[in-house]
Amino acid sequence: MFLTPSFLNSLTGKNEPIKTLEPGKVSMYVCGVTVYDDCHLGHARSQIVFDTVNRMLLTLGYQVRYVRNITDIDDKIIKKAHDSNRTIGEITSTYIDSFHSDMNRLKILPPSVEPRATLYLDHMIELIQTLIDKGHAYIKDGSVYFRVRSYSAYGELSHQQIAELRSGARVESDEGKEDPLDFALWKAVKEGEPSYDAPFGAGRPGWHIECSAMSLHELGESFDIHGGGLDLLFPHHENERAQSEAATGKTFVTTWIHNGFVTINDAKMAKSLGNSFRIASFFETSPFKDPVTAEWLRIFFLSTHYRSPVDISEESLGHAKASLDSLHEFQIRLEKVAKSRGIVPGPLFSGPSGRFLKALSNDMDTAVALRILHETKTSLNPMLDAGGDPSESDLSGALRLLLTVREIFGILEVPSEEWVFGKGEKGSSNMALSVAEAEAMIRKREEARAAKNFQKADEIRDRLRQAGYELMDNPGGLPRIRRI
RNA sequence: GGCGGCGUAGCCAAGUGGUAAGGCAAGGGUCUGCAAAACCUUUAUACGGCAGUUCGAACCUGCCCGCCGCCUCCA
Repeated sequence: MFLTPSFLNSLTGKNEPIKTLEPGKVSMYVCGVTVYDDCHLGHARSQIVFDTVNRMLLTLGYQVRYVRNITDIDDKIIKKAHDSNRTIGEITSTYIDSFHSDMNRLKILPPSVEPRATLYLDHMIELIQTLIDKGHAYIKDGSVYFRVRSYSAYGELSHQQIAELRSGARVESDEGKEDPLDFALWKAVKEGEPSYDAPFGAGRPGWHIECSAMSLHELGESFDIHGGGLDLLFPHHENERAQSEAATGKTFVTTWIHNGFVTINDAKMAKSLGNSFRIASFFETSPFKDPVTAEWLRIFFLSTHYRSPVDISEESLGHAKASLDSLHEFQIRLEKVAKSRGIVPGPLFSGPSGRFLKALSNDMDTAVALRILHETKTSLNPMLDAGGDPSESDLSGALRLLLTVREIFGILEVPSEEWVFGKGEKGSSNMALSVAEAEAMIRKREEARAAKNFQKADEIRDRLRQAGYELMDNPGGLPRIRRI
């Protein structure tokens, strides 16, 4: 590989080239979901961001071991089961299916492994026992708590001072912890709740410990990258790091990466605010006249740097769509010319593809990467017009760029002819006219045009436009129809 | 109160000390019977404000203003 990517490491606050434990290999753990509800657009962004990291590393030539967990034991799951009179198993299997369906819709590449918390209870118990043995945890009324002050680096990751956290911490007198900051590794069994046997008493795992158990087991005591949403930085990742390093005595993770939030019309998206969009419903009942697609959502999220907040609005999504449409139009033009001249894609690491990868290697600067795509489009489009004469290296460079973009961004994969002219991923539901009907009308319009009856021709075109089809006159034959 | 982030054209958004990318929208033009698409062209003496460092700052430092997030479950 010719490029070493760098990332803004939350731990150090600096943009650093990744230092992998093994040359050419990357081990990465990303927090997946707790399966108590359908995923919303915040999950979509996070998964698209880390899918893009994964895809970039693969394209750069790294061998990636990508672990994305599923947390299937948790207070919220128990509550949901109780409230809806279903078993925990029913709840978790429902939402695991829903999660997978969403990931497929978003064209997220599957991780190398997808561990489920309930299958790692032995590892959690073992880890907790180690922490007790080493004096980093204590038992209180059947629960086990992590002793935060026994781990001197606590607060380092989220850049919090223990003293400040302590003053801000809510006093939870009823829990009887030594320190308000101490957090539960194991919660003592309660009536009507699931529990598991452990040497320190029956109960169930606290939040955080499952991720340590799964990551340490799947990736080893130290690994390269740990990612997730910014909201996980504290306390989840801080606690995860503390308990892992306290147990192993080794550096847990080298590079921590966190993505920013999704807001809707400038308000934080939260279930409590009633403004969270489920991924599934966003796809199914699009707020637009066009169905939402994976490519559309991906380019939308990738238009903003992964750490910046991104606001979803009809306008911002519309911009992304227009940008993607123009890229598909370019792809049609480029591939036509390249095919007729027998041009093949150029090398990965030079030309626009090389510049694209270089931009991504700098803390995943997807906005600059997208600029390179558009600049390539803008510089080549004039030459792709009839009479133009683009050079072979321009064409092969652009072809390679498109391949690289498809691989890493997961856009421009739907054949552009289908994208632009109304089939494929865009679907043809809720259209007033079928494609066949529209084509019949186009032929009538052509007859009218041939007879110089432009009034009638324009009338037909207006009717088609109202039905959602736009005509693009084609010098060589029948006009083509484009979904608008 | 503590910690962190952000503030760049009508909107979105890059920029990590060397003289403001890109997208969307808008105006003008080429092409077209007219459109659409494509192409050409126009649109920030300017980067929240005030100081400072520097030959030089949107980028560094300080202060101020405004917005947001985290500190409690959360991608």
